[in-house]
Amino acid sequence: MSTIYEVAALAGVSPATVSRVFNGLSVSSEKIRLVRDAAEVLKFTPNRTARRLRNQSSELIALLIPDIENPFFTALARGVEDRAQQSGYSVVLCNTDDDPDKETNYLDIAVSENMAGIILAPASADGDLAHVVSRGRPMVAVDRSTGFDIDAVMVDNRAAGIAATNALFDAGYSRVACIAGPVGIETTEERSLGWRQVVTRRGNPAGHDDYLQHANYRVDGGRAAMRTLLDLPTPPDAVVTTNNLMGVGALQILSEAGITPPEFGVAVVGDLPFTTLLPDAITQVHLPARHLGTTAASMLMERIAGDTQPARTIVLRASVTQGATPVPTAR
Amino acid sequence: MSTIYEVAALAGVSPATVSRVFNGLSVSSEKIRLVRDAAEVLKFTPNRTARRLRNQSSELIALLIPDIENPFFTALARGVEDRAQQSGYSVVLCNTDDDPDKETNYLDIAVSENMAGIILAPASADGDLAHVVSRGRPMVAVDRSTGFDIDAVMVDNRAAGIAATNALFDAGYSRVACIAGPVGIETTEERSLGWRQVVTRRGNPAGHDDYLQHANYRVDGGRAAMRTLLDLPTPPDAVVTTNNLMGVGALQILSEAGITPPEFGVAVVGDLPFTTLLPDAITQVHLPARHLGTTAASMLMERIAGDTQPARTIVLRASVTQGATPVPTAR
DNA sequence: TTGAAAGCGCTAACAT
DNA sequence: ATGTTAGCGCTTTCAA
Repeated sequence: MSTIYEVAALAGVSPATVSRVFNGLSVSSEKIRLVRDAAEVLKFTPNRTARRLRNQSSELIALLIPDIENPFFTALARGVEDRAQQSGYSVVLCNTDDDPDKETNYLDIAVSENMAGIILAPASADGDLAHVVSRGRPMVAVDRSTGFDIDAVMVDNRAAGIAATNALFDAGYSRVACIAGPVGIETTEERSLGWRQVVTRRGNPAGHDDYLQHANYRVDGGRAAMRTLLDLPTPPDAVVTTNNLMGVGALQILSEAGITPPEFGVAVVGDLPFTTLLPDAITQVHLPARHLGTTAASMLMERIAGDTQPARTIVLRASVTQGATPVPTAR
Repeated sequence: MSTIYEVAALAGVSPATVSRVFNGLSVSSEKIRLVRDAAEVLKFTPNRTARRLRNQSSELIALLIPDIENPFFTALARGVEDRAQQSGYSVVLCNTDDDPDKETNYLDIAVSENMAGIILAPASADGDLAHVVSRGRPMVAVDRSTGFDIDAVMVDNRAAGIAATNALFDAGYSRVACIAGPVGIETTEERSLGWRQVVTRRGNPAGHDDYLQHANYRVDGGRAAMRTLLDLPTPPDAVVTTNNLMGVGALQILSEAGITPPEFGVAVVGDLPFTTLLPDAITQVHLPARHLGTTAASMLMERIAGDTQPARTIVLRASVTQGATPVPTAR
């Protein structure tokens, strides 16, 4: 672990010159060679920690996501990475596990590590961002919004919920349930609000509040909720799930019960990951996960570059709705 | 962005005392209160960069994985995280994208950022680890081995390939192909070697070198390879894929061709992620992804704690083979 | 163009 | 128990 001093000594120049060489400042080509050779011999790599302490910033951006095992977030991460690398920034990923404490911990780290910026997919609405914001670190929220006045990029969740639900009614289903995520999570609330809006207008039978199920955001949550729905006195004949993983869970339960769409209607907000056998009756409302990432990264890059315009929110449409949803046959 | 000096001034103590308070060293409760209050007022958080420059180390460990979109690696990451958090370490994830250059870049970062340790799922066999190793940073390899004398934790890939192939023959298939990953990647080589070993013994028809297909490690690779296999003059009646994602691709192509296992035998080394409709005829050789992660993290923690025993390699068995593979019916 | 020197914020001797 | 101070490795004025 050699330092610029050792390189300087070996090259017969001053530490400042070594620093200049490594930062591309003007140095006589004579000494450049000397320094490079010496650095080569000593296997010198500049110590980023020291550089950072000096510069108060690094070429690292932190990306905090709530669930690293959810393909939606990994796709988003890829987007962030692609964009960041273009600008010479490296991305470190932190998994907050939907836990506000872990989130706060990683935010602290990102700030006190002097990272160049932060992209945050917030675990909860009430994370402690004041801290970060007050320090003036560039930050952009993605997927879910925060109570703070910062840049954000999101999808039109309401519209996504509406599209999913409409697709089901259009296909001829009449008792459309909804498997939503945990209460209080914005994305889920909005999507299920979309569902409710359509259902109110197009008419589920009255008195079926139990058609709205809350579950955890993962596969097992979807499974539990779907089981509950099937056990209802008057089960629904179709379901909207407000994210991809719960969609997987719901489909698993249906499959285990010997029910295959379009016998039962299924629409999922999000993309079903790694599908092998997929009834083409399933509706998917594709979310632009990767695009969310690139957009957020672009915004962050602008801020890092010094852009000081007021905070913006960009809303991406969950535009692409796919899924040949034929009129149910076997009912 | 306040410093210990400001806190010290406000609290009427010395910077050293502030430092001591924040590091839990003995300080009179009187001054502890003073310092805490001052820190509160100033919203002081210790600057990790400075601390690190001073300590030459941090409580951060870097995990480098080749494909963040592959559930195998995200499961592994979860394992690492769980174990690391237990010891008070935070994990930052870096996606090398199977690109040696990116890998080297992130390794450089990890080292020059003075991270406490590194867990590396190597992109290629010939990454430039000399650098890291020579600096004496604790490092453990996971999933694939390196040419270097460092700790490693892996699965018994040969055995996994053998188990998958045997399962297919046992079920009554007789022309068993193999979709392997890129040439030169250890895990894939080993697994396909396992396949070859069984096939040689239990007897594919002679002259079918084309039953071994190399593909990229992802879904589209599996798709392409499966298509090629089906187009062969004498197509196989079963296939082993050497990872999870290629398995997904193969199943997609079969499904699109209207072929459903067990009409055609499929065994995948790895776990099919997020399956919705899964013919129970499929054999899966489950890889202990998460366990790989926890084990690697444990080893790393030991090294960080100062353990200096010679490098160890731990081999985990891909023990659990699942999959009721009935004798094919419709042939 | 080059060097000397200060200082980024913190911790750990050392001294009191 | 507490304060003083040197220094981690780097960059960047300021002079020369």
